[in-house]
Parts: sequence; structure tokens; C-alpha cells
Amino acid sequence: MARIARGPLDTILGLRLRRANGAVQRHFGEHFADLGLTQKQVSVLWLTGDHPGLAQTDLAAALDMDRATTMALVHALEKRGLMTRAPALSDRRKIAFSLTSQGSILLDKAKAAVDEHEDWLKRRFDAAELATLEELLARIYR
Amino acid sequence: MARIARGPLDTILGLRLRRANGAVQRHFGEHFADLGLTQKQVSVLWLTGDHPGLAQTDLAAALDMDRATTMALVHALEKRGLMTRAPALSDRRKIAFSLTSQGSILLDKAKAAVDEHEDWLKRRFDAAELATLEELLARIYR
DNA sequence: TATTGTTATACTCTATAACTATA
DNA sequence: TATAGTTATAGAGTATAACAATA
Repeated sequence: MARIARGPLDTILGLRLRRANGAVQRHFGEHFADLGLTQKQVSVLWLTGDHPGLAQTDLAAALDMDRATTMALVHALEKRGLMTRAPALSDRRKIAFSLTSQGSILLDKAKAAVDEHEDWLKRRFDAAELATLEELLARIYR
Repeated sequence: MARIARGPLDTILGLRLRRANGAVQRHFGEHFADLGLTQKQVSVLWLTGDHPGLAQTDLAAALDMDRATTMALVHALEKRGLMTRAPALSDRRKIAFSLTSQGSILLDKAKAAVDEHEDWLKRRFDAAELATLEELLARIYR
């Protein structure tokens, strides 16, 4: 049996989404192996760089994550010296995160790598198609 | 800080893809909790039902999985009595998989649940938008 | 030599539950 | 009561490496 015709399975949108996402994650992983960062980690660093002082809940909400999932992510980044924590002034339950200088430097490198990765992904589409795809995808999670 | 503006992060197509996929997986999980099947497991049962006698390599290729990943999936389904194995006649390295009657029954139920799940997902789009989205996604993994 | 199945192993992501401190 | 952070734990998905049997 040389190749399986997927047939009806191809009509499953959820599966197409999963396969497309998988392909992108794999490429991301290869592209970022030297930086030692996952997609989620880059997202956390990026958000923290843009919004110094944010709390874990903010990260969780912005990235559709559970609190516990966020903890594990942030903890790993702190351990590597990329993020630091400080007590939040407004609300003592919260913790204000910011990037270390090391984190800032790595984020800059990561942003450049993200650009290349996104070019690889987006070169499949022209401007109109890209805008359409972005809008259609947003309808799913928004 | 009430809500974080994602800003530039929203321009990352890979992240939109991940969030959309995550939202769909979460809904799938809730919807299929009573059947005790994951999306991947349903895909394996579905393919095996459509192509009895297929080998692990066929499943791996059809679903973009590693051989080892496929093993774990198939093994769990065999353990639950949903799939069985037989030696492949053409090539003694291969194993021919097929569904048990129990697997067939569960697959039928799963297909009905998939229909409902897909309706939930697809009601966001009209026919033209759906066709466009499917085609654009296929460009990523194809 | 290459492919198929197998096992061991490990890492990421995700989520639930229960706890503490604060609001 | 509700929220924020924390910890422990578990399951799903993914992948690499190494091995045996077969092609």
C-alpha cells in the first residue's frame, strides 16, 4: 500500500488546522534550536518586553494559557536568567515581571529569527490571502 | 493592568495558528470526553476503518506523525480492544491493522460527534470562506 | 543498505486539584 | 467569596536514538 488517500478525513477542518499548526511548529523548532527557545517562550519574552510589569494572569490571558501552564513557562525563563520578578505595588497578590538585560538581548535575536520563520510561512500567500487567513483564523479563537 | 494589548504579536501568523488550533482542541476535548477519544485517536480509527489492512507507516504518513508516536497511539487503541493486528502477507516487516467490531461501533459514534464538533467550528464561515480557509491551510502542510 | 516495527527515554504543552496569601 | 500565585501530578503529543527482523 503505497499511499493512503485521506478521503473524508480531509473534510475535517479541525484536522487541517492541526496539520498546518504541526508543520509550523516543526519548522519553528528547527529554526530556533540554536537559540534554545520554543514558540511559547518567545511569546512570553516578547509580551514581557512590550509590557514590563505585567503579571502572570496577564500572560495567561494574552496567550490562552492556564495559570499552572504559565507558571511552568515563566519559571523556566527565570531560571535561565531571562526574566525577573518584583512585588507588584498596586496589588500584593500579583507579581510584576520584566526582562533582564540578557533576556532583552535574546529577545532581539529571537525577533530576527521570528521574522525569517514568518517569511518562510507567509511566502505561500499574497497580501490579500494573508489578510484573509488572519481574519478567518481570528474568528476561531476570538 | 486589566488587559494586555497583544500588539505586534498579533502579526505573527504562527501564533494565530496555534491559538486557533488550541481553541479547537479544547472544544474537541470537552465534546469527546464521554467517548474517551482524542482527535488523533479518532483519526486513526477513521483511517483504519476506511483502509483496513493498512500498516503503521501508512498511518504515520497520513497523519504527519513519527513512527514512535504512531506506536504509542496504536498501542493504546489495541489495548482498549478497538483495533487488531495481523501479519501483512505482502511484506513480512509490516503489520496489517483493522478495526474490531467494538472499534467500528465506537467509530460510528465518534463520526457523529465529529459532525457536531465540525458544525460548531464551521458555523463561523459561509461556504466560500470555508473553501478558502481549507485551501490556504493546505498550502502550509502540503 | 534501507525500511518496518519496537522500546526506552525525554521534553513541551496542557490541565486539574488543592493550598496560601491577599483583595 | 474571589483572585493571584504556587505546587504536585498527570496525560497527550512529539521526537531521537538504538535495536531486531525483513526487504
